[in-house]
Amino acid sequence: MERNKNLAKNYSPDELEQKWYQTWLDKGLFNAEIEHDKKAFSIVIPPPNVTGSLHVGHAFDHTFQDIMCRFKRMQGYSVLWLPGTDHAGIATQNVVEKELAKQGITRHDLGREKFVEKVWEWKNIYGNKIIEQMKRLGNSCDWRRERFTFDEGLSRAVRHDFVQLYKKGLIYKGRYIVNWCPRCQTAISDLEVEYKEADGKFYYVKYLFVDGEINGEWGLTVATTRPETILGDIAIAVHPRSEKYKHLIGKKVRVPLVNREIEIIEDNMVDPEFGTGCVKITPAHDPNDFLVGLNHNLEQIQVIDDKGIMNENAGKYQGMKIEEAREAVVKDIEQQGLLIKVEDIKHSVGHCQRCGTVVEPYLSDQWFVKTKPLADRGVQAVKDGRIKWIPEQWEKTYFNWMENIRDWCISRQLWWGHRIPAWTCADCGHVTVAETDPTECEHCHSKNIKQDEDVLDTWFSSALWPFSTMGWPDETPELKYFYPTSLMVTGFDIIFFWVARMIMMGLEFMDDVPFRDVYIHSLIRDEKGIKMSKSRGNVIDPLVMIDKYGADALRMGLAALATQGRDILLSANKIETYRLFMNKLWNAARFALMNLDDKKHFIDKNLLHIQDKWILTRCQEVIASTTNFINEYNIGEAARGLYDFVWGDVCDWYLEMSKPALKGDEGEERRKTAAGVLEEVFKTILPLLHPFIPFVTEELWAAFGYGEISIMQSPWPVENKFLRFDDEAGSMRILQDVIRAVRNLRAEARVAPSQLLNKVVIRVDTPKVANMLNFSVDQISRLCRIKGVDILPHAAPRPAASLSSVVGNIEISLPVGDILDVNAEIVRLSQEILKIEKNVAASKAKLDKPDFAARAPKEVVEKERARVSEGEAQIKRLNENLESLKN
RNA sequence: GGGCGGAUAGUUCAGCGGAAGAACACCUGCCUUACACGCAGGGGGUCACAGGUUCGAACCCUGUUUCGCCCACCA
Repeated sequence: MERNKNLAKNYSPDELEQKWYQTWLDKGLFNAEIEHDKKAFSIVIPPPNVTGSLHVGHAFDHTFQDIMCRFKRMQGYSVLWLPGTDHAGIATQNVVEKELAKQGITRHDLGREKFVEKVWEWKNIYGNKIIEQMKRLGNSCDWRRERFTFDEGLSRAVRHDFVQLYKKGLIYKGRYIVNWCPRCQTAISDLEVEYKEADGKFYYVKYLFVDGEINGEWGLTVATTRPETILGDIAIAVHPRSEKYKHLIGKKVRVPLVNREIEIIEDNMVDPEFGTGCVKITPAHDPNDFLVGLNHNLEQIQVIDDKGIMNENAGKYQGMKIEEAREAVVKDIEQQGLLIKVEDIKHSVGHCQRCGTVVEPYLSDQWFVKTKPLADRGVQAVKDGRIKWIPEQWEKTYFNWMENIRDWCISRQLWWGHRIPAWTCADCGHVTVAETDPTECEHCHSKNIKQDEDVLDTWFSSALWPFSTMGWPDETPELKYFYPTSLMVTGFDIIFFWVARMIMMGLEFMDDVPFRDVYIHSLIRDEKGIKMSKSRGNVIDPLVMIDKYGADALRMGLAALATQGRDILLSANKIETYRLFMNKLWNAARFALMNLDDKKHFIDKNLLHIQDKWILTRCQEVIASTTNFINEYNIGEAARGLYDFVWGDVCDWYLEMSKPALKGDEGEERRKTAAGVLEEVFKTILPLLHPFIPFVTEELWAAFGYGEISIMQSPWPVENKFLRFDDEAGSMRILQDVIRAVRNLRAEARVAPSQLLNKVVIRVDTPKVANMLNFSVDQISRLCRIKGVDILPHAAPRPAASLSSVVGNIEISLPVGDILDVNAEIVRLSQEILKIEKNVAASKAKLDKPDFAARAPKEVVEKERARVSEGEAQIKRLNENLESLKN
């Protein structure tokens, strides 16, 4: 066995991370194989958009998944982590268009085919960049199976899916009001609209009655925020039971400016309390009005075109932008004396998620998915427990959306994406929808057919990701073995966009859920809690972090910060903490290696000292808790627990206490056994840490001489009850308390740390503890810098002129002669006495309450009693201390 | 208008029924042969407010205040 005893003094991640990743790849350790004697564990990665590079939110997401994958792999599962990227239709098209704009070119200059080629070029550059970033992070993905939502296989899946849904009547085409982005020149789905509060104006406009005065009124007043759409008004609606307007139903009014005569109709959609209680109906430019229009069979007059410009139906306003037209219309109405008043209001205005432009309700031919039947099954699957949400609270959000779901507009007037597989016949008008490109109309066999120009919403292909990536629609062995996937890890921002739709499509096409568990993590924000974005310049680039601190430090930091529920506020500072941890671990290992022989060490149980038994016990406890935490997806607790264990227990206590034995001060046999324990400790913590910090653990694993098999392939530690010594572990805690108390006494009494104290007297009342402390006298003197320690029975007299401190039933006394600043100590003691008196009084009051003794559990009452007696003893002792000092 | 989450040390956050924790920051000392990327010790909190349940509440319930997020057709 070769131990590497020449580790560098300081840990540096650079070369070792590169080296090990390449080794893992070369050995094919990430490859997922179908092994029927093993249980399968699978995750499909949420495919990042190929718009740019990964941000730290991805790093977090991926770290989580990688921890789960490495954990399960070590536990003996056959693990598939399937990587890939998303073509991200509108987003990618926009970034490429922006690039072109820098050269003064639009996509129209290039034409569809050339433009799509350009986007592919972009994809090849950035897609690869993203994959490289994932590798730097240490993602243990099976790269042989990398997929792209727009690759050949997935495109076939999309077509198959579309055709099946169409045949089932779940996809339809129709002329509806959709959200239209005048800048992107495409329809977008409801989810892609972001509403923001904005200042607006409420214009009260009078529509005159055609037949003159009615009940003393010459017209009725309608309130609108969008006066330019008056030009497309086709009716006025009032509530059917409105007292105020009932008598007007059926009467006619004249639309201002255009003088069209329109009817006053009744509709339940009108809220009689809002505005003036009546609504102008513009079916072509408002989604509500559109529905009212359908119910009443009204004409749809479009006055605004797809670029947000007034069209030929707008008369003299033709050619104006919406805002210009609004101003002009208001001015003209005012001139005609029909503008009653203008009010300032706040209302929410929809903006395009991708470019921020105000979206217009726009009437056009679009394709839709009828989502209701799909959503019903999706709801059921969660109610049945076939899918578990973690944290559970998201279930509610999911139900709420699914139960109120509206049809999904899936067509986009873009060039980058899956073209809709529908061909319209110029002769008979029939639409042929087919998986393979048809050559003729399936109805009249005319060759005069033309494919729909539109492409599909990018989420349409993402929805199939869990199975399309495994070869669907073919029945592949992968699907059989790895589907449903075990876990989906993603942020709450795409629950509707993606998670819900995967569930719907998975149930529809695979007749099974796409994943068993869905873990929704918090979003990473900057240190001020603001969402990171390029435009704000507050993004933390994972690559920069990795360059600076190493991938392991970044991963450990992200893992440790992971808590359910809250946003994660990240700063470089926080990652630095974990960079220090890497160095600590590194040096602890370096120390261990300096003390290990070049052969496996065995533990002689008869030679174990208290600290050895304690650390071995702690190892078993940490194995259990870490395993449980990861199983519950609580990687934050798992990471923090390991951090504390390694730094606090192993380094601060165990390594310090094992030094004499390792030096050989306690004899050769003791040395060997202490080395054995040390080896056992590292054999435990390195694998436990591996999912979190794969690189450094692999490097150290090799340095310890275990490199024949990768730490990735080493089994996940399991509790060994033969290495548990609960009794001694308890004693060790007492010993720690004693040592801390002595150190504390020294420091409080201003004894210089360099000063070697002559003697400390420890009085104990149980022989067992006395025995234990006697055994550890050398440790105590070494760790507290004292020449000698006397362990005496409690009955022995307290040394004269000494300060003392108490831990449980142990009293520790320090000769007063060594104290430097007597006055300071007197003040401190007086304050402490007051504090303890207060606590004792509180405990006594508690005990005096009759209910407490009667109802509280025995051990709680006992504890309270002990507090009182201990407190009283302490006060007595401190008073003695005071006296000692004053003399 | 509905729904969700947060309010704990100077800061960022754990804890979620039995006497308040960590990391940074701060103060006192230490280069003690793994680590100064470190060690030892310390100060610092009416756990937002008000009620209630309980022998006992940071934790459970009810309000209030406040910050943030999501959903919804406020014409």
